[in-house]
Amino acid sequence: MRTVSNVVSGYTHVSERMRAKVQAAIEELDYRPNPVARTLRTGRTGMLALVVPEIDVPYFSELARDVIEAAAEVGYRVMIDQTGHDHERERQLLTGEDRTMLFDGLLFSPLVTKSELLDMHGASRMPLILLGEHDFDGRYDHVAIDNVAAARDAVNHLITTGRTRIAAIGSQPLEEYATPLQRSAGYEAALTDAGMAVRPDYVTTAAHYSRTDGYAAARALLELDPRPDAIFCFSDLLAIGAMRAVFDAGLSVPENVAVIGIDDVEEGRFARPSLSTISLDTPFIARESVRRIIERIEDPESPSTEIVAPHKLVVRESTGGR
Amino acid sequence: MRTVSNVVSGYTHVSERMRAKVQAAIEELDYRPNPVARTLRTGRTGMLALVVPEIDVPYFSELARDVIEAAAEVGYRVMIDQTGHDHERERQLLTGEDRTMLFDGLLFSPLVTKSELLDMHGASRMPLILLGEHDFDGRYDHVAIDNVAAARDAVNHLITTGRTRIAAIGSQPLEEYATPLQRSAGYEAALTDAGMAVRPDYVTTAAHYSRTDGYAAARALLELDPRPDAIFCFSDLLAIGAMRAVFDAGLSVPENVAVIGIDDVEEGRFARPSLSTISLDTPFIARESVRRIIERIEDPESPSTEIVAPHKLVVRESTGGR
DNA sequence: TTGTAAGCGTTATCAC
DNA sequence: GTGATAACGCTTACAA
Repeated sequence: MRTVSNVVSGYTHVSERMRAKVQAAIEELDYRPNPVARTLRTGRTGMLALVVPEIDVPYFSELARDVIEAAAEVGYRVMIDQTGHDHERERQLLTGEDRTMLFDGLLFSPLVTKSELLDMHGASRMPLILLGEHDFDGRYDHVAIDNVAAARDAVNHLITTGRTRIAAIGSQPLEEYATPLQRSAGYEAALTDAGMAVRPDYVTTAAHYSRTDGYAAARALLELDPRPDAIFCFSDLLAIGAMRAVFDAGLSVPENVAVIGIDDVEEGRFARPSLSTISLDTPFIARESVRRIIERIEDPESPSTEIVAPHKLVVRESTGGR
Repeated sequence: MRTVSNVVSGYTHVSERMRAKVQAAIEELDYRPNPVARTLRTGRTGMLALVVPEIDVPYFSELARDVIEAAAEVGYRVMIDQTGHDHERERQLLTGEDRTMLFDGLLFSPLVTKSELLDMHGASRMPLILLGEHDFDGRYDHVAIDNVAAARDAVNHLITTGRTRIAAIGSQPLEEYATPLQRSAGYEAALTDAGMAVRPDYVTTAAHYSRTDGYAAARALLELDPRPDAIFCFSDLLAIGAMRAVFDAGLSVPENVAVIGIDDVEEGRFARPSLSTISLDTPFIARESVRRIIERIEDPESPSTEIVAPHKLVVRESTGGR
């Protein structure tokens, strides 16, 4: 009945008497609208999906917090999926092959993205925003970070504070992913600009941007001769692991080795020593990506845009900034 | 058409010729089944909701990771919502009042639960599992932790290692929540059993179980006379903050003050010093709660059960276990 | 202002 | 084995 729907939706002109009558019936029958039926009819689920590699990586959980908040403000809820490092899972999501895609749009934040993966999205009409990458080819909306500049800023800081043997942790074993490539490029550019040589043995790989990988990579770096006097890590988590490795090797941060990361997760602020880092504006990323995906949901034909989130150097104890 | 549905679902007896024909048509038209329509018909969304106070608290993000994994193994996806400290949001979820409840069951992991809140669930038929609480009254399924025993084990460890002035951080300003009450009880029981007095000024509150709250509470504790020689924190995050406060006060962990937490998040393993803690078996909690909610979805009338997840003491550097 | 009926895209029932 | 047809529970033209 038309009127019932109106009452439920709190909509237009309904007589007081009728409204009361309907309300009574609702109470009486303990009626609850079925959201699925409503969705089928309206075509909107009111849900967004946020896809990250690992939700327990602080950068992603902090991003998720901000995305959930930003989405709530405009009446959306967020479904979170983690792909692990499973490309098959990413593929299913991108192609829309999954049988439970009950959401209106997809915020895709791959730690690692092969561009082939994106080609798969083609057929699917699901609105898609890419987060964190900076490889804008005009096909998809991006909310990006200037990874090259971020890495360069980090390394420049190390150079400015007098470090001369600067190593890096985080290049990817497989050379096909955008973020690590860009951060590597920024690292090399900073060294080159300062007239310093890029030593291949100073550049180590890390498959998972985890504390454990940072620890292992740093241990290896500390064996080198000459020993690095600074380590630029592609993520804060790597840096946390690297700092622990320095201590376990009987050395000190920042006296013997300076350490800097990227992300600015809260953990780094409480670490000992506190971690210098490149702060990425996650609230900005969250807010803009939610705003953008809703625009796209409402107008699927709107042209792709790229939004670059700001970043800034945060100097703390781990680079000697006491 | 019956046959098409069969083909799509990979179901029963369909002739090869027909199957091929349908497949061709699917390709041709780039047909994609609509998950919402399917859901309306079958009554199953294939989604679970995990509700936590704050997804960026490592304990919850690690739990979320495990829940997503456990759910994926049985063909479910997970929607995550964070309630912040917003009781209104919790109420909407519990009463089923929200307009976007596109999931089959609810895993509710409140940091703080008022029992009144649960009464609200009554009318809703949504399958519900409570996580982390241990206040089993037979109305709802629980996957719980023995909070009293966990707290007691932590404090006993401090006593065993010779600490005599043991403070606590984490009791709740409002005295209505189960977890902090139980942990407080365990703390007091351990002291009393050891013939030690419970000093009210050694018991400090923390509203949010965050690093910041731990830091602030510890700073206050360190001003006391006599100064505590150990701090039992109701969560690892509080402990991380507390350790930092000890250092900033010019003191040392564990020499001057031992610190122990509860949760066993990865951050504690890499902290300096590494954090002693009570390890909660999150994979167990995740697995059992997913198993249980699916049971309940399939048989709404099945009687409520309580599952208690194991915990164990993990001794690391922060309590002098070098 | 209120009632009727169509239709969203599936799956399930039931003849053939 | 295969093809109509109803039904899931809602929203929304359209008619009254």
